[in-house]
Amino acid sequence: MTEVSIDDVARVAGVHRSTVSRAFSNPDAVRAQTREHVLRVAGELGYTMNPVAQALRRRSSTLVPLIVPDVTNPFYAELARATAVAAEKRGYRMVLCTTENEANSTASYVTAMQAMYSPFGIVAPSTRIDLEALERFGSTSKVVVLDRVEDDPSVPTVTVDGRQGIELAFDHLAGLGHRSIAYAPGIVGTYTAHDRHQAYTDLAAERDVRPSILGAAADPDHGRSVVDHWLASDDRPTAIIASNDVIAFSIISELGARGHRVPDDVSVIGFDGLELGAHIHPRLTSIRQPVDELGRLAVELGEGLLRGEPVRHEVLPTSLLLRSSTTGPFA
Amino acid sequence: MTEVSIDDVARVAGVHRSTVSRAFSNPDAVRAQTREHVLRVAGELGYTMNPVAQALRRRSSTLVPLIVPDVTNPFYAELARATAVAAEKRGYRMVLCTTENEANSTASYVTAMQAMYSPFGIVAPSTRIDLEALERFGSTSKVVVLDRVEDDPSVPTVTVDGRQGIELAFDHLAGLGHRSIAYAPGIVGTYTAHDRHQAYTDLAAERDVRPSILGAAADPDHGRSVVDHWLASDDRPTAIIASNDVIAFSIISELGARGHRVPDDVSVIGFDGLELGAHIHPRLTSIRQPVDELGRLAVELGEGLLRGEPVRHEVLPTSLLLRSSTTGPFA
DNA sequence: ACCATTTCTGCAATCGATCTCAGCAATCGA
DNA sequence: TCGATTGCTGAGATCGATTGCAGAAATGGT
Repeated sequence: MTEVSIDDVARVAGVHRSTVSRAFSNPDAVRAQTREHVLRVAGELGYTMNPVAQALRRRSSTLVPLIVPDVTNPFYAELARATAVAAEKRGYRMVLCTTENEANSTASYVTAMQAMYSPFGIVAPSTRIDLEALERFGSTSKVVVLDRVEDDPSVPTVTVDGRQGIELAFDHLAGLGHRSIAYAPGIVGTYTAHDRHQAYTDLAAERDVRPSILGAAADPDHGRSVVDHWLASDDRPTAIIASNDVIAFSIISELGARGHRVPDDVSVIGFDGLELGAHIHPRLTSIRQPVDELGRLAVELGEGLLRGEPVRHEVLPTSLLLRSSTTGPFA
Repeated sequence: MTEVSIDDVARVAGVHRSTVSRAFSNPDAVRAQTREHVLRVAGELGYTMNPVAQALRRRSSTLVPLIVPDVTNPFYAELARATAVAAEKRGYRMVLCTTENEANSTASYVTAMQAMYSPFGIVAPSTRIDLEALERFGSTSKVVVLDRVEDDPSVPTVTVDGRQGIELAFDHLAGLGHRSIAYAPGIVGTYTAHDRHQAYTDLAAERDVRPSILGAAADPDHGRSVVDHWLASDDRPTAIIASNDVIAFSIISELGARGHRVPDDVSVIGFDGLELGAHIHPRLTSIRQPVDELGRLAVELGEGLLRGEPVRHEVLPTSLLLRSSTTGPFA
């Protein structure tokens, strides 16, 4: 791996380095015969372009940051995987950045990304603060956001249709005969979370279901507080919609610890559709988010941004992932 | 965010760019007064060094790749988090690379990492093949491996003491009164996996426990095949040691689906100590790997490599994470 | 075969830093 | 006060590519 540079190739091939450069990054600009010769020599020398030098000169690298709150959350892990493959497929390399809920780390990542000449970045914000930080860079830096963005329609977004997802959950549970359906909100802050919550409230009203919000969002041990509320309900809901799968896991765990069985005593449906949900007991029924699509579209919109295409706002549909954590209320 | 370069700062500060450079990266080499002046001007202009140019010139960047099989596996996710914070703390930025079980992607990541002037890389191999690939680069590239490496003592490694971990599990279960303890191996290939398996076999012999290996490692749906084997055992083991937490999840799920309760009918203990284990039912008792330490040491050894310090091979101890998936055999 | 186009290729500046070398100023001892 | 030593700073080459410009080669039409 003695590093061979463009000049080495040029020397051996008997051409100028600019010709070598063109042979690689602008093939049509060089005569077929010359190009092949150069490429063959390069191959023999084991030459590959130096991405750092390239980035410096072009003022554009192939490093695409994905900024998420926490990889340890399986949803973001799946998102990261999806984004990584989508990025790789289009010639980018994903750099994973986790904000760990630190106040301004999103902002600092965005500056860092400009410093490393990222063509664009992808942000899955955890709070509205993150979005505000983006505002300050928004105009100058190319970012696609995985959440709604209210104030600035010029930043492309891709989101999942929370309304439709919650409706799917409602329909599924109603179809099983449930008339008392509760909702366990997750961490608040993002529009996405807000949308789901709102959808629940709206739907409850429409379907004439008494709305019941379980758990204090601030509590780190979510399951416990949700189950506390559930037990305290004078008329216990027969089904719970969790705002995400991890919370659903936690609720099920807590219910089990207190001797209540899922789905016999209460049905639980998650939101995410994690692979992991198939490996717990009971296997978690969930509203599946199209994670692969999310990742793919995120990098696609990023590229669109580069090419100056019109900004898009994609909204993806969810689907019902039927497993075993739901059943009829009196089964 | 109009990008301000070192020359801009130099001009405004009335010094040469080499002085500005030194003010930042070799502060002692410039007179205190000059340095402060330069730094202040830089601050006013909002100047930060361009990492790309820096990497090109120094032939060394701050991008440290972490190569793992799959972020979607929560263990690797936790490892990634730990590594990311350790890296950040020492001025590096972690680039997450997932091999997705593709044959030679580890090798290609290693070449990519050299191309981007990574000071060193961290590899958590999924198979022995990965290690072979490393051999070919081993001598030329700086890599720390999170597994044992048999052939080449010159590559630093940090591993967890599988022997001691399995012993902890054994002791715990034996202490509860179990005399029939099975083992559910995970994906084979790494030395780490092999060590754990071997430890189980050795320990079974030492403790006079009839060894029982559950499940076909090749089966993607692990839990099912483990439980199949368990049910088919003429004298069903009263406890199962899973070689990692995800497999434990899967086993518990499958047991539940077939009407067997954990820990009442059978105790299950995992290996990893994932945070997630606290959010399933029953809460998973597990052998905790010191993930933060793993990450921290990995970057520490990487730095050692840079400074030409003697190669180290760290072996970390595990600890018992007591939750609720184990109990006495006749409880 | 000749001139006008169209293709190719080479030259050299440039991206934003680093670092060796040399020069100059300040300090010090005698 | 002078020569030597030390401390700072500037000059300029360099890392490995890209790209506008200009000149050379190839092509085409007649």
